[in-house]
Amino acid sequence: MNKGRVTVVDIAHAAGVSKSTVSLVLQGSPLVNEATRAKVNAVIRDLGYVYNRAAANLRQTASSKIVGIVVNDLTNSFFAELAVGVDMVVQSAGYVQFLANTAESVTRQGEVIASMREHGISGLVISPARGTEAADLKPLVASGIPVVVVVRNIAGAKVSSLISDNRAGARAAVEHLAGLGHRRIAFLGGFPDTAVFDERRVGYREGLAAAGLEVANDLIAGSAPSRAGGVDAVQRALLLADRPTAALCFNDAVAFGVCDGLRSRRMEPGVDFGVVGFDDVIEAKTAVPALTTISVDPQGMGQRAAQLLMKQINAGKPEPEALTGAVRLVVRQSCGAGAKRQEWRSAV
Amino acid sequence: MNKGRVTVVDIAHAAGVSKSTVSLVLQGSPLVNEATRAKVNAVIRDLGYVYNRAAANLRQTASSKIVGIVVNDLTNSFFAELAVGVDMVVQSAGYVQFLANTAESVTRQGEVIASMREHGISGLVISPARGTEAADLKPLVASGIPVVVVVRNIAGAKVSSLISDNRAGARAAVEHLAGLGHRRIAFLGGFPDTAVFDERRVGYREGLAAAGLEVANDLIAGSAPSRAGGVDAVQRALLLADRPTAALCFNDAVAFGVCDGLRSRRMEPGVDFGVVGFDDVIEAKTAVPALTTISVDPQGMGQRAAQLLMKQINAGKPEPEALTGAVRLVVRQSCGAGAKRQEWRSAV
DNA sequence: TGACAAATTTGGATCGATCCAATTAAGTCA
DNA sequence: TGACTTAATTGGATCGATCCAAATTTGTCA
Repeated sequence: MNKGRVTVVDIAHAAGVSKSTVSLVLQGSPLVNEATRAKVNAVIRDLGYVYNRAAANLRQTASSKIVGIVVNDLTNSFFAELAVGVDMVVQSAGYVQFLANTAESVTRQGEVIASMREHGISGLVISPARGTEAADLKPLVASGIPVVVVVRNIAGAKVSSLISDNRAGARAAVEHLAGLGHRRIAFLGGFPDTAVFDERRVGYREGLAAAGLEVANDLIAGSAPSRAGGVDAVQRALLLADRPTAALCFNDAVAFGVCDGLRSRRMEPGVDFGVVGFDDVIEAKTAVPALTTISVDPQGMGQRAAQLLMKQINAGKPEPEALTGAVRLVVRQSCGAGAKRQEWRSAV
Repeated sequence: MNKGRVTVVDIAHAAGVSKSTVSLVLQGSPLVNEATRAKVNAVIRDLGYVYNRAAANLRQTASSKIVGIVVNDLTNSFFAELAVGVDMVVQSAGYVQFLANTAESVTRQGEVIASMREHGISGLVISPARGTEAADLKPLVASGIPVVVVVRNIAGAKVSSLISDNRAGARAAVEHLAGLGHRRIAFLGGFPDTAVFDERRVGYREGLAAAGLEVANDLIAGSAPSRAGGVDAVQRALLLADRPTAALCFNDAVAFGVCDGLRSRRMEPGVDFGVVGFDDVIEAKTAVPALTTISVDPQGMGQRAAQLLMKQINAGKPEPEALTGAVRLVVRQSCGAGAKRQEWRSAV
C-alpha cells in the first residue's frame, strides 16, 4: 500500500498501458486513441485518483497555477470585497489563491511573501501594508514574478499598479458640496502619512479652489480610518469657532462614524450637515440616510487587478503598467442634495 | 543557466560540499559542523536561494504546510473576520492558507475543494455553502485529511465541527427583552431553510416560553440575512395588527437594517422599539445606537477552528470532535435597557 | 506483399529536495 | 601507533508527473 495514494503508475498498471499514455490522457492530448482514453479515464475514476500538481510543477517548464494575494486589513470590507473580486477571476482561470492578511505589519508581510515564494506562486496581487518600500518587493520582482500593486502605490517599485483616481474623486465630491451651497467644507479622517490620504487631500483642495472657496488647514482633521475615527474627527471639527457645514470623509467607515458623531450631538446627517464618503462599500446604499459617496467598486477593482496579473503571467515577461481606476460620485441622501435649497450656515 | 533558479546542487557546488550537506543545513540538523553550516548559509544568502517546498513535499513522508479555508460569503464581515482568525493561527504555525469564496454555490465549492486537494492541502476549515451535504466532503475525509466545519453543521458528515451555541444565545436575548417588559417580541430575518436559523428559532421559542409569553408564528419574519433584508422584515412586521415592540434579529446585518427601517418610519431604535442582533461584528459597538447583540467573536472562532485543525494534522489520525462556541449577551443601547422603565405598548 | 507514411505507445531521463546506508575524518585511549 | 568510538559528510535512490526520442502498431498505395 502506497499510503493509499494512487499515482499514474498505478493507473497505468490497472489499465494495461504505460504511465506515459496516462500522462497524455491527463493533459487531454489528441495523440491518444479514443478507446484507450476511455479505458484510462474509467480506471482513473474507479481508483479515485487525485492529480498531484506539486509533482507536475517540478518540471521547470510548468507553472504553478497559484497566485498570492496579500491585503493589509481583511476585516475592512473594502479589502474583503477586493479579495472576492480577485478570487472570482483567479478561480475561473483555474488558479487558486494564497490569501494572507498582514494587519498593516510590514514584518508579517515580508514573511508571507517569502512563504508564498517558497510555494512557487506565479504572480502576486498586493495591497501593501503602511510603510512598505520598493525594496520589500525587490527579490520577488527580480525573479521575474509579476506583481500588481493595488489601492496604495509604492514609490519606485518596478511593478504594475491599479490605483483608483483619488484626486478626481475627492475633487468631484467637494465641487458637489459647493454646488449645494456649502462654504465651509471639512476633510475628515484618515492617516495623514499615507499616499492615499495625500491624493485625496490634493483633490479636496482642487475642488475648493475650483469653487472659489478658501482653503483653511483647520478644516482638515485626520484620524484612524475607521468608524470610531470618524466620530472623533467630526467632534473635533465641531469645536471650531467657524464650524464646517459639510465634510468629505476619508472613506465610508469614517463617514458612518461622522454620522454617528453628528447624531450624538442631535444633528441629522443630510439635514443639518452634509456628509460625503469615499469607496461606496455595500452598506452605503442601505444605510439611513443612504450615503453619498465616491464609488470605487472594490470587487471590480479586484477583478481588474487579477485580469492584469493573469495577462502578465501568460505574457511570460511582465511589462509594468500603471492603471487608474475610474471613480464616480454617487449622490444619495447624506449630502442633503434632496433637501430643499437653503443657506448653509453654522448652526449655533 | 537554469532559468535563473538556484537549487541545492548549485549551493553545494559553490560551497564545495555535497547536496546532502546543504539539505541538512536547510533543516537545521545538529549533525553538521558549525563551520560548514556558516559557509553554506553564506552561499545561500549570496546566491539568493529560494527553498522549493513543492519539491520537498514530493517525498511521501513530508506534509505540505498548506491548509485550505473555504467560506460561503467573504463579503459578509463575519466570515472575513473568521478568515482572519484562521489566518493568524495558520501563519504562526508556519502554514499558508488557500482561501476560496464560494458565494453559496455548492458547485463552485466542489471545484475549489477538488483543486485544493490536487495542491495537497493537509487540512481544511470550511463554512459550507447552503445545501452542502455530507457526500460533498466524503472523498476528502476518506483520504484522511482533517476537516473542521464551522458556523454551519453538516448532518451525517464524519468531521469535526465548531458551531456557536445558537440556541442558548437566542434564548438569552429573548429573556433579556422580556425582562425589559416586552410582551410582543419578533424574530426577524434569515433564511428559514438553514440549520442556523432553525437553532436560533428554537432558542427564541424557548426564551418566550421561559418568560411565559405566547409564541405567535406571525412574529417570525424571514428575509435575506443582510441589511436590506432587515429593512424588509421589520417593515412587514410593523404592518401587523398587533405590532411587536421589540425584535431578536437573525444577525447584526439584519439588525442594522431593522434600525434603518425603524428610522424611515420615524421610530428610534432603543427608544420606540427594542433591537437585539446576533454575532457582534465590529461595527456593533460603534454604531449609533450601539447594538445589543449576542457576541460570537468570529475571529476567536476562526482561531479555535484553526487550532483544532492543527491539532488534528499533528495527531496524524483525525478524531472527529464536536465543539460548541460559547456566546454571551452584550447589552448596549439598541435594546432600550438604559431607557427609563416603561410599559411597552404598540405605538399607534 | 513490400515500402512507406501516419497514428499510437513507451522506456528512461528529468525536475529539486530528502533520506538511507555507507564512507571518510576527527577524536580517544591503551 | 593501532584499534576503536564518535562526528561529519556523501552518493545514489526516491517521490509523481512530464517530456523526448525511439519503438511499435496501423493504414495506404504502388
